[in-house]
Amino acid sequence: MLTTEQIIDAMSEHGLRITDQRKTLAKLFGEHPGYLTAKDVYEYMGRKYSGLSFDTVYRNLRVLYELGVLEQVVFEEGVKFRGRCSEEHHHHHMICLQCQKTYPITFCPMQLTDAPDDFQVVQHKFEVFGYCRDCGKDNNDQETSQAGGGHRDSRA
Amino acid sequence: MLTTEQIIDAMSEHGLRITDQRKTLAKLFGEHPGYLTAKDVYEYMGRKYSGLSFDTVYRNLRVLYELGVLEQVVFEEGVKFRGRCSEEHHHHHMICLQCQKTYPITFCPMQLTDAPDDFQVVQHKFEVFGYCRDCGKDNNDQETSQAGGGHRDSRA
DNA sequence: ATAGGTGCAAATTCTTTGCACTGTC
DNA sequence: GACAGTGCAAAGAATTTGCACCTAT
Repeated sequence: MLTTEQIIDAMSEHGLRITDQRKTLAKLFGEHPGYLTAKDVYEYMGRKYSGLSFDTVYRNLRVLYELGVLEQVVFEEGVKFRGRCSEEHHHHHMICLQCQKTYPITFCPMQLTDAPDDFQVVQHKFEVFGYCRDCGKDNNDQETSQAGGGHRDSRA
Repeated sequence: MLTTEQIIDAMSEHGLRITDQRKTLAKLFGEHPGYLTAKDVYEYMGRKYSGLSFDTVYRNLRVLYELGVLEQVVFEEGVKFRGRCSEEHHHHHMICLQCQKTYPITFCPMQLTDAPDDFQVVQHKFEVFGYCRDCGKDNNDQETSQAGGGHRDSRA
């Protein structure tokens, strides 16, 4: 994952100004390995900037996304962001339903999926959801998790 | 895919009343093989019921989803619905970015993904996006498609 | 100094909810 | 006839936009 400094450098290089808010944002994504919603970000940053407004958060998230610094993923519960993986090679993710941390899967199913000749593949999505070691169901069976709760199994 | 009648029967069996709107909804999903947004549904049904309100559409979509009659998929552009596949066995989909039709992929990458022992897999998602034969990019390069347009490649 | 960034307020879009009326069973 | 389903209006969430002020470069 990109470090706080790499994120700031990326902004600098693209002519963006390094404001306090952006430093904090860089720090957040540089240090937090999981996915965050705009709200999460707002709440985190709001602790430091009392007058913070939501639109600033949204604007900066979008800017960082367009810079390629952040990944944006649409979950059932909504859009979330995380720092881009620094690994260069193509990979997928296992995503913990509890803590939202992600773990890389190097295996890519596309190699093995023989798309019929008449289907032009543009993009693919392969995501595995579950509970990581730290969050293993055994530890906490309660339906407390805000994220893992209402999931429907999307298998066909 | 489920037929119009199967959808209606499913509603009946669950004690739901078969109103005109629901008949039309069943017909729509029984005959339309692709994904539809709530708005698509509203517009389709609105042609028949002038006084139709959005909340009725939402309510019925949710009811049908909870019945397991509809599948709900979150796209970059938002939530979409389609009739559930009648094929019993587990499979995945190739989804045409132009016409939104889906084609089954019998291959499931989970068999080959060795999740580390400490990750408890709950669910997975494998979706391939592209252009089907009928919509092959060659035929129409224009950026007209309302759905396929602004896609960003979500590969990591 | 000046262009880009921020906060504020308001607009948009998508979705849900409360309530009285209507139609299905 | 009862009660689920509908339309309407309004409330909420999530996100975007216009504008005047502020601040990094």
